[in-house]
Amino acid sequence: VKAKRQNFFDQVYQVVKLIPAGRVTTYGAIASYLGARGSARLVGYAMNAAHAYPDIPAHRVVNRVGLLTGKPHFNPPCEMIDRLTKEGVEVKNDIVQQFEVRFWDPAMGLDI
DNA sequence: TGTTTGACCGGTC
DNA sequence: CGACCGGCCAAAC
Repeated sequence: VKAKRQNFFDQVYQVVKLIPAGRVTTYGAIASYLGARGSARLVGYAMNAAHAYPDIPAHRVVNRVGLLTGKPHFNPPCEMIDRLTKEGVEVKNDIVQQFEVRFWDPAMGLDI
């Protein structure tokens, strides 16, 4: 808790790792879950650095509208869509379809 | 040490 | 409904 700032990136990574396959969450939701509401940008910033960690499913993190804002940051940009599609998440025009259904709130845990 | 920048969000118009 | 504006906080320069 005290070293929250130091571990902020790790905190984000931990949450992202918890995202179930076939589900997506938002930067804001993660930030809010970490008690840093309004600091969604930091989550995105953390994700940018997350490239060094292969175990982090960054493709399951999108913005609030379900838009794949992080797409250009992927190795081949299509990698993000590819992975999501393989997990059963329908993506069209860089936007997650049925986003409300696919959305997974960290605070909600492993709900259906 | 101060400034700039970002894989964003919420409220307003 | 879509477009716009201000704010948020850490890292990089």
